[in-house]
Amino acid sequence: MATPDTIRVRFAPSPTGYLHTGGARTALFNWLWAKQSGGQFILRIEDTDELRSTEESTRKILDGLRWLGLDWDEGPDADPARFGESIGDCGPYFQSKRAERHLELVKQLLAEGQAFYCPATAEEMTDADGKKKNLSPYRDLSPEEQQARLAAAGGQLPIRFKCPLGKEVAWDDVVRGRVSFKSDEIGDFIFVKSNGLPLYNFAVTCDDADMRITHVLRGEDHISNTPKQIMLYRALGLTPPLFGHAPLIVGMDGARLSKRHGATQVGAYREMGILPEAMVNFLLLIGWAPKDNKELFTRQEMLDYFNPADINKAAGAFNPEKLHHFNGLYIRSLAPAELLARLKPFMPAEWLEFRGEEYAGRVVALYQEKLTFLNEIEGNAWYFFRDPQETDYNEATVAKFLTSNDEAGPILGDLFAEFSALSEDEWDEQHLAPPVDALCERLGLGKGKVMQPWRVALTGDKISPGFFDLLVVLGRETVLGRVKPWINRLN
RNA sequence: GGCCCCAUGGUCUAUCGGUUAGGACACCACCCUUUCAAGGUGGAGUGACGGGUUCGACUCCCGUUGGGGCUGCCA
Repeated sequence: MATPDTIRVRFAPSPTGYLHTGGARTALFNWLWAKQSGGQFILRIEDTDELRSTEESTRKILDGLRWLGLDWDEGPDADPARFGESIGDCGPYFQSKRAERHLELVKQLLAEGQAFYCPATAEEMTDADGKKKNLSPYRDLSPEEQQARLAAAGGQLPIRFKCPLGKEVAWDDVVRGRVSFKSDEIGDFIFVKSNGLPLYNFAVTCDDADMRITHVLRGEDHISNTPKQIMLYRALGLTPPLFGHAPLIVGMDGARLSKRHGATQVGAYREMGILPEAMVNFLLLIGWAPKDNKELFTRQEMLDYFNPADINKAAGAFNPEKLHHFNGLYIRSLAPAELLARLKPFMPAEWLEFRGEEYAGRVVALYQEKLTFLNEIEGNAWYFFRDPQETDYNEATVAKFLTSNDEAGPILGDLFAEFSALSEDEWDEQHLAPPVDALCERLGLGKGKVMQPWRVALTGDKISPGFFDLLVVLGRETVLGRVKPWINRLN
């Protein structure tokens, strides 16, 4: 068996869609397994489904993996500019480009009588009570007869694997323990289509073998493929790798994850402002947990803690709320400069030019404690970069705190006078707070009563960062300038 | 239907025969408080069912039920 430092694992997505959360987690588990032991993480694109595979999808998958920080040692060139090229000694890493090698092995199996051209029709593969037959009636056709049939079919016949009978096909699954199938149940499965192209189970087996994959960790949906692959390995005279099958990720209702459960593509989470580290941390915890139940992990800690043997057997639900919570925690843990950097893609370009990056950084800092998603910044902080227009004011809020509020006039007016008296240098909480407190006392009102009208006048609505933070960051001129019209209007 | 896998609160999970079954998300209450969040404290809520094995089962075995996967000349 392979020793830990020679581990070679792979992630082999088929480019028929974007990177799915389940695939991302599988990739993560494999990446961790390889990296924690100095092994290699290999990426192979299984694009042998001519009908459904697309370049667009491949690019998205590569992009998603890169975003999550799951870099591969061998596989397609990660540089989008060199799309289609491979890096590594066992390439190409696009399955469709390995057809020649697949055919070589097909010939080997045919020559050894371990596979056969099968002229069976659908009816011939169905028994009297309508059930599908496992064994082909043509499994013992002589090579000559096969050639004759092949010629008669115009060279278009699928190739079936001649399944060994009466055997137990079993393996010690890294996560499930012993799993066993009866070979007769599996039967003579087709592994080369009549058009000569190899099918999934055969292509994976050939490629995993050629790429010297030592450990295959994949989704539970592959359990029933495993015995076929093991039989293929044996027929080919190869030693099967170690297999492990992680549980599926399901929706909160226990059903297979679908659009109905919200976003299933990792790209969608990126767009809504989920941090990749939060996504990875969240994914790590579906189907795996350390003994001490630690939940927040740095990448290094993941490497230290992760053990594929601790992967759970039961399917895990994708709980969006927990992801959101993690994202909030990760946002809060960002250093100031990093926070701004992460937020930039979600901010209009003008914001950075408005009063410079330093200002943008001060604004953004006010939201670090409040954000759940990075993409909330634009809708929340806009009034730091633009004066609210008539339409930006929430009508109901304006009525409640300003126009229908008898105290609004004096609150705005009195404080305006006090604030105006402050110089630019005195424009800080230390100087702004006393007048507010004094007014509260004089009017016998709570701070909220006094601050809300100001907040509404300044931001258009009743929600903002802390009052003094708002005043200070907005600046004296802006604050006074925005409130003045309201004083006139209320009088 | 057949084959295979699985089963601790609503959700993610810890427990590897002896615990008041622990933590996290969500939820509820309270606190903090200038709004919204965030934060703090506390609370409610769980071993699917039935048999065994054992001095003792969430834990081991069997069955039932329930859920899932596969059952393609898709991957």
